[in-house]
Amino acid sequence: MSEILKAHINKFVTVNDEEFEAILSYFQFKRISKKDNLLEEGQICKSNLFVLHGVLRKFFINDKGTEQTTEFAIEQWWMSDTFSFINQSTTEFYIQTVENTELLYIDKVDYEKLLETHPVMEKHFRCIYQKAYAAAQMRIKFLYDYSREELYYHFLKAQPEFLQRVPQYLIASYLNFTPEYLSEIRKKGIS
Amino acid sequence: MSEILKAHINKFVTVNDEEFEAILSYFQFKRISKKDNLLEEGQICKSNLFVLHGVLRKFFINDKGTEQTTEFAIEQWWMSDTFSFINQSTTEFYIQTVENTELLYIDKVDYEKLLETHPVMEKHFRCIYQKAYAAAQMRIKFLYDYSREELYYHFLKAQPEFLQRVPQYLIASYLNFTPEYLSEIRKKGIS
DNA sequence: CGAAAATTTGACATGACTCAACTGGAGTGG
DNA sequence: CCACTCCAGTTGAGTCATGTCAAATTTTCG
Repeated sequence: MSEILKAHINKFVTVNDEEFEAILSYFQFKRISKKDNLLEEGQICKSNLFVLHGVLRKFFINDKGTEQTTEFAIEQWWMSDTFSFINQSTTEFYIQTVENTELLYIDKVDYEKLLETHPVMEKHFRCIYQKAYAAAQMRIKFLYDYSREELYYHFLKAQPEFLQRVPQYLIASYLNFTPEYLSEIRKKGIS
Repeated sequence: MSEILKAHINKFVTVNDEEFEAILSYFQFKRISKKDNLLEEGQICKSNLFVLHGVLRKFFINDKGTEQTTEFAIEQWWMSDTFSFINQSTTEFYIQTVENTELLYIDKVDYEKLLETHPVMEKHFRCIYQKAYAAAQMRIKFLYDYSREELYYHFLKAQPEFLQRVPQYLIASYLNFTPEYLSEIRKKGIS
């Protein structure tokens, strides 16, 4: 179970079993069923989530009342509203399970304690955030560069694993277009 | 001059004069005039730039041959193609000066040496990238949530300092619309 | 099996782009 | 200091990608 976190951490830094146990003690475990909210608009994002099994999505509700998905997370991904988490300010996002999900999470205070007591985690999170930021920059580029249709094909190619696990209307939401338009694109594609 | 970097670093961590001198020794100084390129498509982003005075922008050229600005940097901001920098892969971006600019920069190898020899910098960059990632997440949200017109007004409110320093057509490019359309919005706004 | 949820279809609407032409101001050179 | 050029910004007409809305169809799942 927690082996997943251990493997994840050892991608960027080296921690032995003993130190890992100490690190792990800052985390808590949770099992939640499909479509449950882990975070809701107006709350403070108290914890940083690490997915062991399952799928999460982050979304907000726009002025038309539509849910806009901005992010998915599967195994070995971190999920939080980073802005709300680091500033402990209220969030505009929801975080919800797409499937039954098992995760580890760490609260803000424990996160800070962890970083103090285990400097190796400074490096770990520096690497994680550096990589996440690089990915976000690329994503912003795609949003500038691609039409909706191109975004769809790029998504298919880059993240095929989601297609099996996430319903179409959530993919449409993630790609920032209507289910109707996605439907149209798919029809065109098949021919 | 380098006081600017010192002040910046001391926002997140504490380094005394002596340690700062050691840290500074990993950086190099450069002065470049308006409209010069610091990075071009196809190159590898060898260094991470820190602006002392001036303005930088990052852009790519789309298939229609238009420059698409994705990022500005002013005093005390870092600029690089993070993806290209961390993987030392070829970039699709240009980094160009908008004004005459003075900056400090650190090459990838020196960046890694710096992190090894000065663990305090792990924390510094963890904080920097964490914040940058949070900002990128918010920016992605705005790109999902706002119409072009709303993006413009949001930009006006959030980054008024750019209006004075950056020509309109670059702002249009940054907001991902045509100069003509920006013109239309401004006309509407004045009435 | 039936109800609710997801997906598709089609008619119509619109935000934003394209292209071409015009205006005005900032340099530059004679 | 004028004339000329060049580039940024504006205007307007026409167009297209994508959205809206309503209804039909298919799938999911209790």
